[in-house]
Formats: sequence, C-alpha cells, structure tokens
Amino acid sequence: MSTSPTSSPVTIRDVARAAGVHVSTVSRALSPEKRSLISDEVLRVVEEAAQRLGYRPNRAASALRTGRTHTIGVLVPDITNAVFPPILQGIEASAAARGYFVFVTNVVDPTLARPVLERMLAQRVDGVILATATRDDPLVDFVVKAGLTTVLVNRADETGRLPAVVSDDRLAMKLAVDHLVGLGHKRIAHLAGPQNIPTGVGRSLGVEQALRDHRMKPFRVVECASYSREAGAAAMKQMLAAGAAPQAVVCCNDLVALGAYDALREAGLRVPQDISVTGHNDMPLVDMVDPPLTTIRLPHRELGWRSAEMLFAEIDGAAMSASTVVLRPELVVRKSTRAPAAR
Amino acid sequence: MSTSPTSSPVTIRDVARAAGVHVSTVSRALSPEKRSLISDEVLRVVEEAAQRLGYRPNRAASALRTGRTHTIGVLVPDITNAVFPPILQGIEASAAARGYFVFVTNVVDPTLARPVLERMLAQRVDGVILATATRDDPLVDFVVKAGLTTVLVNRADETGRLPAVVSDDRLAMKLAVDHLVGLGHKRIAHLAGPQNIPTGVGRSLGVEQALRDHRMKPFRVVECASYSREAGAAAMKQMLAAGAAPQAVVCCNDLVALGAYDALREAGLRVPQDISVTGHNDMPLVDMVDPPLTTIRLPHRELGWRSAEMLFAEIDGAAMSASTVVLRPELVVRKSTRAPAAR
DNA sequence: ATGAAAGCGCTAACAC
DNA sequence: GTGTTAGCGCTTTCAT
Repeated sequence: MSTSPTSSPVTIRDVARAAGVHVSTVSRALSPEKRSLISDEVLRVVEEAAQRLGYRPNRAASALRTGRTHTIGVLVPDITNAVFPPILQGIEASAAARGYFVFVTNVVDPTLARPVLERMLAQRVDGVILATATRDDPLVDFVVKAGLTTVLVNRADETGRLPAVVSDDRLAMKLAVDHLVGLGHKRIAHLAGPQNIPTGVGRSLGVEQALRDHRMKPFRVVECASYSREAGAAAMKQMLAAGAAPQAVVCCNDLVALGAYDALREAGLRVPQDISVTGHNDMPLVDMVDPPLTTIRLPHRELGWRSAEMLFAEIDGAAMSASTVVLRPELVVRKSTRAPAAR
Repeated sequence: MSTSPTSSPVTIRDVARAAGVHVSTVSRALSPEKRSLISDEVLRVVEEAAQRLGYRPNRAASALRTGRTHTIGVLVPDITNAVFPPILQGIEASAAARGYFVFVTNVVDPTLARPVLERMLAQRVDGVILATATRDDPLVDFVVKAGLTTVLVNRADETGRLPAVVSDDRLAMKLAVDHLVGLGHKRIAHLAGPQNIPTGVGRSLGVEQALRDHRMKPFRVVECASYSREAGAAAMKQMLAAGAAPQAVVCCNDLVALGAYDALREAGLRVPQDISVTGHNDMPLVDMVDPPLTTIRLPHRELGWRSAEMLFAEIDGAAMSASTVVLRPELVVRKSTRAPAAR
C-alpha cells in the first residue's frame, strides 16, 4: 500500500513524530540488526508510519555517520569489449543482492585511472574492483597505499599484494594446443597478446609450455599490439610475410583470431583447409562467423561474481590475504580447426 | 608532489588548521565557484595545505549538506546485449567530464526495476537514465510522481512526459525496405519486434509505411517473443511454415536476423540466393557472419552521450519540457541482400 | 525497551 | 575577504 511516492523530504524525524516515538527508536526499528531490541508493538507502529509516509532513509546521512556508503567502484578498460559486460553483470548481481550499488567507469587511457580512483576515494566507496591492471601497474601501489579495499578481476597481481579472480590462461592455451596436436598439426604458430598485460604473457607461456609437453616449439610467434581485430590482422600479415605459413595458429583472443581470418583471406588462404585457427573467450557470434571459430570459453560472469563476493568478504572484515582464485576455461570445438591437409 | 595517499581521515578542519584559516575559508577556496571570493595569498596557502595533507573532500558530507550527490543511475535491461555498452560508454563519458559517477544496474526482470529505483531514491541520485522503459511503463509514472529527474534512452515515452533520446526507427526500416525494393523484391516479409516495446512497434510501423510508399504491403509478418536469436529463429520457422517463402525479410534487429539465418539454413534456404535478410543495430561481428549482414547502423554512443547531456541540463535546472531527440540511423549494405533470383 | 544528546564533514547564511 | 554559527539526516554511545 505504498502511497504516493512523491518527492521525499520525509526524514526519520517525521516518522518518529508520526509514530510517537524517538528518532533513535525509529533508527533501531528500521535496522535489521537492532530491531530485536525493540518491542513488537513499537516495531509495528514504526513500520506502519514509515510505510505510510514513504520514508526512505537518506544514505548520504547514514554514510556520513557510519563511514560506509554501500557503494563500490569498478574500472574496466573498455566496456565495449564483449568480455567485460558479463563480468559486470556478475559483479552487479552480487552487489544488488547486498543492497550495494556499483559505479562503473570506462577507463580508456590507463593514465586516467589514477584520477578516477581519487574521485572514488572522495566518494568514499567501500571498495573497488579493477579489471584494468596492467603488469607492474602503479595503480596497485596506489590502492594499497590508500588502504582501499581492492580485488582484481581477469588480471592477477604478480606481486601478490591484491586478491584476484582470473581464468587459467595456461590451461586455456594447453587445451587449444592439445586439440591441434591431436589433429596432427606440427607447425603451430602463436599470435601473442600484448606482453605488458598479464593475460598476454600468461597465454604465451601456456602455449610454449603445452608445446614443450609435446616436445615441440612454437613454429613462429608474433606479438599483437592490442587485443583487437586490426592488431590481429596486422600480426598475421607479418607472420605470413616472414616465410612459410604455419599449419595452425593459436590466437591470444577471439578478436585477434578474427583479424587473422581477415589477413588469411586477403592472402588467399582458407580456414581451416589451409590453416587452422583458434581463439580465446568465446565471444558472442563467433559461432556464426565464417568459419565458426574453435575457441576457449571462459566463465566470465562467474569471474565477476566471484570477485565481487571476495570484495564484500574483505569489506566485511574477512582478510582474504591476497588469495587468487583461478577458474577453469573450456575448449569449444567448431569449424576453424581440422586435421592438416596431406602433403 | 602528492604525498602518501594513505587512508584519508583528513578533514576540512585539518586543512584549516594547517593553513591557519577557518574551515569555511577552506571550503570556499576549494570550491570552483566561490574561490573568487578568496585572496590570492590565502588561496595559495590553503591549496598547498590541502595538497600536502592529501585532503579529499568527503562527498557524503557534502551531499548531506547540499542535497546533491553528483551521482546518477542508469537502468539497462541487459548489459550483455551489444547495443547497451556503447550507450553506457556515452553516458559515462559525459558524466566523467562533469565529475559525476554512474550507478549501472542490470535490470533483468522489469518487475525488479521498481525496487532498484527505490534504492536509487534512497541513495539520492541526482537523476536517472532509463534504457528499460516498455510501453505504458508504470516506471514512467513512478519517476514522475517521485519527482526524480529522468531521461529515457533508446525508448521514447509515448505519453510525452519524459524527455528521450532515440533513434529514428521509422526511418531505419524505410532505409531497409527502400533498399530491398530497389533491388527488385516484391514479396517482402517482416520479423517484428515485441509489440510491448516502443522500438518494436516503431519499427513495424516503419516497415508498413515504407512499403505503403511503394504501394506494397508486408508479404507476411510474425512477431518475435523477444530481441533474441532464438526468438528470431522461432519466428522465421513459423513464417516458413505458413506457406510460400518471402523473397526478402526485414528483421527488427540483428540478433533476430541471425536467428532467421539459423532457421533458413535448417530449411535448406540460402541467404541471399534464395532470400534476402536485413537486420538492425550493426552489432559487432555481424560483418563477419556468413553471409555478412546488411543492416542499419545506429549512433549508439551518441544516444548515450546525448541522453546524459540532457539529464545534466535538467539537473542544472534547464527545464527540457520533455523534448525528444531523434538521431539518424544509416544503411550498411553487405552480402545478405541481393536482387531476387529470376523465376 | 526507549529516550537524550552528541557529532560524522561539510556548506551557506549571516555577521563583521 | 574571512570568521561564526547552525544544521543537513542519521547512528550510537550513554542514561534510565
């Protein structure tokens, strides 16, 4: 029976007056933790009054008093990149379940992250989740010094000072390599990610290790300037220019793989007849491209969810002692890979 | 020379003491509007002290005092849907430029929107942007009654009570239809969007009108249950079951078009040889599917940016009197459309 | 079980 | 140009 939700200058005092009790009683009655201290009768009256007046506790006031804003911040490098929305979704779901709100910021330029964090500090967020950390990120230093509760997602902290939730990049690449080797490929190349980003080096290491397990070495490796289609195309082009084409190429991510498609097509090479390609992420629609991409699926939403859960645990005082949670990726075989042509 | 950004219990009082002035002087000195009232000398001293101590104004306190939180909320139905991230990006860019933060909430179930708004009201957001409004949305009523500054994006308010920023759905469909007619198609069908969503009806109207302009009528129309690939496939299947296949089908959105691809392929029909297909949105990767989709491109980022700008104008007191801004979409021709086969 | 009172950090009248 | 004062709405001792 919520009445007219008109503009609400109704304060706790109004409720107290209406209920004929003191404001502190109202405060207690409306607090889940303290309501046990109040008699059933008063509880009823207060709740009725609050309801009737359309009372909405002013969070700013409560934040000022308690120092807790029920607010967290998230920094993502590019919300337009399909891996981040599911992560955000996971974070937001966890936050909403606790009555928290999430400030989402799109930090295009890494140097702009610092001022954003400054503003978040001013807003007194209860914690932040960083999806932006590069290797040796000064931001890690900053949040640690500032005493800001922080969790990393999708990118771990190599210095081990911050808890993180990541996917197992090494395993991911091993799945791809094993699949290719199983198909009979010998000359397996790698389109590597930027080596200043944790996932970039992790995946490169994974490829090398997996190949080594088969007593093989990367046929050729080219580093991409970024996780983008353009960078992938450029890198593939460069690889092709370097000599004989590989039989298969393991890409650091889907976008790069699609860029490789572009370059390969331009060079008159067919996927998978002439060359097999694998991606990483299983972005939406990669099952519809031509040919459907064999790739690695990540539990993106869970990555977000878990990171938020860790953050809230820390906010609630459970020192996580910088643990890193590693989630398992899985191989999704489609049409971009097949056995190499007989020679 | 910002010193150790340690946990900051440093208040305006500490700065005042360090600078040897009164707190109100500090407040003024640090406020862009009021700093002109302060002597250069004092200004210098205060700024130096603030800097040195690592002072960060407590926004919660300021919000309590002024009633302004420098915070806005955004409700999106599905952040995972590729149209929304660019919109969010536009909103966030506009907000960041003003020192505002954005609460992003993913409202899966429309019935959950109300409690989310209640919480936003409690947080005292300065305004909200709704990307979720359905037709005759009770939410519109709610925010109007609550006196919450609101702008709609991507979906207009038919009752005209709220300002909105939308893309021209009628024009979009006209572009698609004209293209198809120009190619020589006669039997043009429509896979319509949910008719309880403004864009759904807008686009349907657009198709009908455009066809009428050519003295034609829709060859067949099926409404999709949602803007999804599955719904598109189901609708296309249903259409096919209804009798002779159309020569071309105009889809309400890209996902639906891709669903149509699925159903068509299953039915042994080739795109575009047997049937032409158009989409709407120009999602990432639809240029890489097989065949590359002819579609309508929207200025998504600008949609977001403009809506935020309108919201801030209203927050700053410029009554926008519920104006609706309509942005122009554009046709992107790819490989899913061609002239009908000679019979 | 409830009331009284203080104060979180800031801003805005209002003095001077 | 700067200081004084009051108070935003809430929570939390401390009494009773």
